[in-house]
Amino acid sequence: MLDLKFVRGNPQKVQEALASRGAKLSLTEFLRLDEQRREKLFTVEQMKNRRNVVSEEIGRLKKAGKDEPDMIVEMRDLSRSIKEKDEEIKEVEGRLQEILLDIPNIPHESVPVGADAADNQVVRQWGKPRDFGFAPRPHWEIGENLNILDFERGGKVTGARFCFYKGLGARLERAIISFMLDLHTGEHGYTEIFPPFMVNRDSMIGTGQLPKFAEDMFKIEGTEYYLIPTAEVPVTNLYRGEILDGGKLPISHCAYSACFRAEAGAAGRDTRGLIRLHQFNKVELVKFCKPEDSYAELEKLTGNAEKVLQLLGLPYRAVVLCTGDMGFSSAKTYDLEVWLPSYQDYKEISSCSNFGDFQARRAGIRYRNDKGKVELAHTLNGSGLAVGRTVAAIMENCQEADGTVTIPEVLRPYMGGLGKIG
RNA sequence: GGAGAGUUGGCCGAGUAGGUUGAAGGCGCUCGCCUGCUAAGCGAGUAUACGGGCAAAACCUGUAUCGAGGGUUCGAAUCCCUCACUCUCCGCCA
Repeated sequence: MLDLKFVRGNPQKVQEALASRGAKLSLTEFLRLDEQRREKLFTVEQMKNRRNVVSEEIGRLKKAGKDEPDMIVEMRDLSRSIKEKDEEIKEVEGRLQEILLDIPNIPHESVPVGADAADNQVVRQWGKPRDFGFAPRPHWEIGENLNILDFERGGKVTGARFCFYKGLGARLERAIISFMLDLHTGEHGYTEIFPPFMVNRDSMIGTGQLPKFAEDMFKIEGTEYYLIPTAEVPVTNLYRGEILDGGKLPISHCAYSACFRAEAGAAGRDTRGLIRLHQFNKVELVKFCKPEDSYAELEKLTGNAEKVLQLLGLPYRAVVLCTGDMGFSSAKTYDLEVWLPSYQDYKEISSCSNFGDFQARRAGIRYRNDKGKVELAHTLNGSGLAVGRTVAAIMENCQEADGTVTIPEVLRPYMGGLGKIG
């Protein structure tokens, strides 16, 4: 959510910034409502002031044994008018809020302007796609051949875009989760969180999934709970409505969770394998920091995610998303894309974003600065990494001609010392 | 799921015959004083949001907030209703 006062003072700037990310939006309605709100608020507050003053007077008189029926009658009318006015204000505020909640974040000035993914810029490249010397197989074939992935039964037991991991496949998934959590807690200074996998509506609004993207979410029937699309939601909302101690910032959390996505707009895309499932595992990195630190923290957080890929020996590149390709809440995003031989391309495996104060304003995440003043914190998060895609990348990049998969060194302690699958 | 008790400021905790209670008192914290140091002591201050004044900060001022929402009333932390959460006992359960 943008700052109402900022939008009021800089409508032109806001409009231009949002146009750069392809969001068409007129602020005239918004500005009109804002004007109305303040006007009505001013009136009703004066009325309330009078009511308070007179009511106090009535109390005083009553104590002195005097009745003031005229005053009470006057106040009865006044209270009725206040009630009407309050309702008008509530309506205007509701509409204002609706508009405000639907406006995406303003991109940071360092973000390249562009229309879509084609305008994203590669900022770093690490490792080289391997020269196999044989025809590499896609991971879904390797997985089925080794009997460690079972998509068919996933479809039977649940439905499309669900999968069973079996045997060493399941073990590998678990090993990766443990490896990543150990790395981030042990080397990168994150505190581990194990969050609820369902959250309430306010939390979904807090991080920006609702109200705009309801169709992407799984809602639990008969409750007000949603399955989390990422641990970002529960972990960022940990401090919703709180004022944090500025001395404790930055706060860094990492969290494993299952993630649930309806993938409403993704029909026909990535239909095979582990790349796009309704349920997948992810280790998420989340930070809360002071505004002046957030862009430096974004670089660090992205580096922490990259470290995972480097230790696994997976070729990747880091891309800065252009204005037109960024997510709704983000001010700046780096995607990490891992090399996938089956795609003959780099595929997103992590997305690291600085949200500025956008989520913090929605969620009321603030801190007290050195001067004792309360300010909005900045929030960040990134995948560190998506686990299913990591499994896919390992299976494809580390496959051998005989159909086996070599396990990266760093994972072997988590695999009971095993060096390969197959 | 059944029965009961609760939800007040950073924390603890008063406040139930409705009327200067945004809220006593204590703790904590900040600043000042005092003590050779430490401990203790003394004084002052210590919520947030949104309006208005203002170019703006400081500041002044108004409104709202005692779990959330609604109701009764001239006036509600105090009365009524709905919901959420917490605790205790029972049931069930990993």
